[in-house]
Amino acid sequence: MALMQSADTRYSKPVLVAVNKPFDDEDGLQALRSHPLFRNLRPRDLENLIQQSRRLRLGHHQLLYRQDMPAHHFFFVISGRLRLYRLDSSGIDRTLDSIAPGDCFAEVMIYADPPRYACYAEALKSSEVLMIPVKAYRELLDQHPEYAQAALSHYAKRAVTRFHDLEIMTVQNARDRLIRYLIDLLPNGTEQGGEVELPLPKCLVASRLAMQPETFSRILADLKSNGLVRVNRSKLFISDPQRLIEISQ
Amino acid sequence: MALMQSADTRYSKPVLVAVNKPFDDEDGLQALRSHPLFRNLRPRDLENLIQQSRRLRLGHHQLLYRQDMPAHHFFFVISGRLRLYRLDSSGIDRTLDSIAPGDCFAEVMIYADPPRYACYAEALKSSEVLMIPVKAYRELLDQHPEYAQAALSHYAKRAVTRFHDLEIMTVQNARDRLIRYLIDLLPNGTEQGGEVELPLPKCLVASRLAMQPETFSRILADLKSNGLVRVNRSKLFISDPQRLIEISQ
DNA sequence: CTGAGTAATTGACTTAACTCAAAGATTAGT
DNA sequence: ACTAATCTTTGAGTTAAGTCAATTACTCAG
Repeated sequence: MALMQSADTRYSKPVLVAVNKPFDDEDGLQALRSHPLFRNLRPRDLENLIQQSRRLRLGHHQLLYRQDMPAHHFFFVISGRLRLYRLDSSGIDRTLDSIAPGDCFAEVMIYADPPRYACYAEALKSSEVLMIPVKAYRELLDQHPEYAQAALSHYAKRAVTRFHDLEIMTVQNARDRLIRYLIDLLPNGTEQGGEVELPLPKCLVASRLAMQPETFSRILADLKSNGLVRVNRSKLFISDPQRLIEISQ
Repeated sequence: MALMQSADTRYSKPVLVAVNKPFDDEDGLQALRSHPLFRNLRPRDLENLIQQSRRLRLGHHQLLYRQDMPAHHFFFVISGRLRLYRLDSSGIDRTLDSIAPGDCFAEVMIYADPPRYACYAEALKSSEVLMIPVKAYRELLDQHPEYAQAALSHYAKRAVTRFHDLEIMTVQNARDRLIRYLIDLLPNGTEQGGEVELPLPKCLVASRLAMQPETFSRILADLKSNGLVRVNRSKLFISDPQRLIEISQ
């Protein structure tokens, strides 16, 4: 399994010391300004925080941090896409989350004690992230306690999401897990249909849902043959979510 | 399946309107005072918060709140034990967490938007909880922003735990999921052995781990016959966690 | 202490999902 | 555009886990 070696063999560059280019442009920082963790900051404070941060470019499959590494930074995705995963003792790679541009990750490290990354993070394609010192954000919160509310409600939202993810995983059969996962990806809720883009390659969605890639492929083929989804590469079109839900019983 | 009817048939009492007795004794509030969310509060503030709270007694299997109900309170467990679960469209009951005395739950509702419970909560045996108005705690944080740090680090811890729970569920086979679950219950880490008490009846641990009770029972019997665990009711003795971990590959 | 009701175990059987293998399709990098 | 690598699909055979059913063991209220 190719994934097994990913963390240790495939990446020669030292982790977290990727080249940073001077911080002269504003691309991608518009999204930062509207992120819940940052949008309430006074411009001065935000600028100061950005000054203390570094922009990192990550290549395809490049590792950003390792599980259990001391965590001095959290991250904001400017472009590309990343994935969070863990490796167990037998080297099996288990995908836990994928992160899109405009999202933060490892932000929980701001208040984690001890601050150690709970998983590996790697770029799924060439990506840019803003690497924000945990200390800097924390000092900002200490100086301006009124900023805490944004952080609290962000953390609350994160906790609810994780809880929901956990719920999907207590679904006992692979087909229903996949259906639940797809329904959750639907942008406009379960009433209308819509197009869904898988945030990960299919083999990693399979890993995320605790099934084999072959099983994933077969289930999708089956849903397709029943007219429940229309598949185009990593884009799925779901015309009737309600019917999908009924199927998953 | 008896569980299927639990939320709708078995409980006749209206939810969240259980009798509250006058708040004259201090039993169980010692634990409250040392909980991360409360231990930093000035005595006056804590007293005030408690004044606005109610103590609820819950009977065996009594429902405390329902999934999707507007959430005006969060809870601290004084005695007994509760369980959080969800019901899906087909009525299947899926256990997501169990809560012991000294723990808080639904505290994420303080900053959730909209504040709606993400699951059902019921007492597993007769229990007492403190029902704290979300509004009261929130006002406290607004008045004393310095309290926010405790809340943030509590939320961070919660998020890490949920992430870890999710990780267990991405383990693909039932045996390894159970082993991982047991290891995590071990109080003294994975080096030394120890006794573990299942926080839920076995059939609910099975539900939490996305397997059938029969499967749970068979796996445990197998571990037992291999001398890996010693079972006594809901207490398990694990002499050599290291060996258990090796087995789970 | 006792009995009703629930929970746990065990057996026999069935099915869903995994494994291995090989062929196609897609993607990334030159 | 081309090639190499990786991902995806499909098939065939095997195994893990689910289902159904029956028995035994607990638990708790009276």
